[in-house]
Amino acid sequence: MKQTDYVILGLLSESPLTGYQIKRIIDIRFRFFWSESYGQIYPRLKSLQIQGLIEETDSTIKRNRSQKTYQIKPEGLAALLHWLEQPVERESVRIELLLKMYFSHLITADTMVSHLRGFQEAHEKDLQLIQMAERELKAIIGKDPNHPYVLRVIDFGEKINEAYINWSRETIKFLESRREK
Amino acid sequence: MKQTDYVILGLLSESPLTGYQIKRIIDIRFRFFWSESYGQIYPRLKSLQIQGLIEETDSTIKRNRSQKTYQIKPEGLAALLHWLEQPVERESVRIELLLKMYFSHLITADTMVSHLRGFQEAHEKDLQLIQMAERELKAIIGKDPNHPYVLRVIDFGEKINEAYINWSRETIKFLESRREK
DNA sequence: CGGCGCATGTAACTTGTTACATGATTCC
DNA sequence: GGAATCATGTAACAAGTTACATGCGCCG
Repeated sequence: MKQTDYVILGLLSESPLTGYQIKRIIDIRFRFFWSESYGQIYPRLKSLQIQGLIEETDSTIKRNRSQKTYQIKPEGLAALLHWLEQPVERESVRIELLLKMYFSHLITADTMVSHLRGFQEAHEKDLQLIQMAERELKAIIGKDPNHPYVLRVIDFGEKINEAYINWSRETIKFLESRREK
Repeated sequence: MKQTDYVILGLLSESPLTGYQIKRIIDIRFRFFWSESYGQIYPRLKSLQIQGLIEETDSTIKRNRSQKTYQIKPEGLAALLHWLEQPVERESVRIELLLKMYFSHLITADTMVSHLRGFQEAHEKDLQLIQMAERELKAIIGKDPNHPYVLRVIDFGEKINEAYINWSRETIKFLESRREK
C-alpha cells in the first residue's frame, strides 16, 4: 500500500469515481500540496480492486462503454481509517526556483527577475483557483461533514500562496534596486 | 544531466567539497526546499567527473585517505551557468498532513490534533535552524558575493515556516473548539 | 468532419530511497 | 576500547513521469 492508494481511497470514500475523475480532482483541489499521474492511478485502481478494497459499480446504464466507475468497499474504508490514524511520515518539497535564487549571483538580475515573475504568476493563478474553490464551497457549506476540514486545507493553500507571492514581489524589488546601481 | 547534478555543481562553484559534505550542506541549508540522498550524490559525482565537469583535487596532504574532495572545472561552471539561465521547470510539493486533514472528518479530533502538533513542532525546529543560519550569515555578510541572494532564500524559509506554524496553531484551536461541543 | 474533452491503459524510462557493507579518525 | 562522526559506495527496491496507443461522444 502506497500513498497513492490512500488518496484514491479517500476520494472514493466521498463518492464513486472513475480514474479520470480522480486525476482531475487531484489536479484541481489538491494542486498546491499533491499530484498524481495516470501512470500511477490506473495501475493502483486495479491493484486496489484485486485486494478487495474497492469495486466497480455495476451501473448497467452506461453512457460511455469505456468507463469504469469505482466505489469503496467496507474493507477499503477500514484501510483508509487505519492509515489516517498513523503518524504522518513524509513531506517532500522541491523548489527549483530557490536553488537558482541561491546561486543567482552567477547570472544577471534580469534573468533571475524573469524566473521570479514566472514563479509569481504561477502562484497567483493557484491562489485564484483556490479562492474560487473557497467561494464554491462556502455556497454549499454544511452539505457534507468534511466541509469545515476542507476549508482549513483551503486556508492553508491561501496562506502559503500569498506568502509565495509576497516573497516574489519583494525579491523582484530587491533585484531591481541592485540593477540600478 | 539531472537536477542533482546542478545542485552539486552549484555547491562546488563556491568551494571544493566531498560527497559527504555536499549531503550535509543540503540537509542543513536547503532542508526547507530540497533534499538528496547518498544514493543520488555519489553516483552523480562519478558521472560528473567522467563528463569532465568536475575533478578530484590532488591534495597530496591527505589527512584521511578514504576521502575524495572534488572541485569544479571551467566546463562545469559553464554547464551550471547554462542551467541557471534556463526557465525554471519543476516544483513538487507533497504534504501528507494536508491529505489527512482533508479527510479528517473520518477520525477523532484528538488524532488529528496530534498529527498537527507533530507538523508544527517539526517546522518550529526548521525555523530555529533557519534563524540560526541567518544570524551566522549576517555576522560575516559581504565576505561572499552570493550573501545577499542567500539571505533572500533564508527569508523565504522563514516566511513559509512561520506560515506553516501559524496555520497549525489556528487549526489546532479550531479542532479543540469543535471537540468541546 | 475536425477538434476537444472524456476515458483507459501500459511500457520504458527516470528518479529517488533504503539498507547494507566497509573502514578511518576523533574524542572521551 | 567504544561511540560518534566522517567517509564512500552499491544493489535492490520503490516511486513517479512521459510518451504513446486507442477510441467514444459531443459540439460547432
